[in-house]
Amino acid sequence: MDAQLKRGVLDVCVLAALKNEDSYGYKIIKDVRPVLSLSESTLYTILKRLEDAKMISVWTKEFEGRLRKYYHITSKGIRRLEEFKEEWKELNSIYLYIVRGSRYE
Amino acid sequence: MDAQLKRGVLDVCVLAALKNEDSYGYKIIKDVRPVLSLSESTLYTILKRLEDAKMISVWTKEFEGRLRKYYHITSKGIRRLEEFKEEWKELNSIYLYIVRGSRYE
DNA sequence: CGCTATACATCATATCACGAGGTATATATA
DNA sequence: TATATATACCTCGTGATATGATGTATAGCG
Repeated sequence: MDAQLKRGVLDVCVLAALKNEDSYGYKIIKDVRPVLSLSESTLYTILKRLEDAKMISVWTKEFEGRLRKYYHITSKGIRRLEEFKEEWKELNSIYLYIVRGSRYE
Repeated sequence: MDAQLKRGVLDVCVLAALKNEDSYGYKIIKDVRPVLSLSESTLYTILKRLEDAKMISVWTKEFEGRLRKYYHITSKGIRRLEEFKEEWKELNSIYLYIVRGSRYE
């Protein structure tokens, strides 16, 4: 898939992966990958960005001797998902413009 | 509209604007703007990029004393538009993932 | 002991949208 | 006449960002 096209949906995909339950980096990657490929470095960059934007919050838990960082979607994150649905409508009209050509076909 | 989401469609929108007839910078902006806002600097950057990628070709014509650069979509550009239609299908399944949440809702 | 999976993180690089700024001409307006 | 606006092109610096490469550390398996 085109790299540029991915940019707009990557963040939202990660938020979507947290919609139903808290999760951690390694698991998020596995969940999202069947839908959209992403590398580890990308995922952790996104998680950092979403945390800075307060769309997710973090809590740490020890699991089998290792620390695991669990991510939780905040109300702001939920709002972002709602926003995306609106943007999708816009995207659809752009798509129509693209397939139809600039004017009458 | 989200800046990242735009990235994937901007190039394709410009190609779409050239689908039916050759056009020039100033006119392309006016044609595309009702669908998707873009600045002049962005447009000329895109035109340069598409030209480098041989998706469009350029010819110059004098018009009312001034030079105008007309852009023509190449077969490679047409192919890019077709490709985009395929990518759109992928995008749709990503959208479904996002609105449904990671698993059963 | 070596390998793989799990789990996290950082850095350098390349790509890119955009605002700010620049050049120049034609036409409308004050 | 002066000035503003529309047309038409272009460049540069900046900030955002996806990704590969790389590093650290533990658990479990053969």
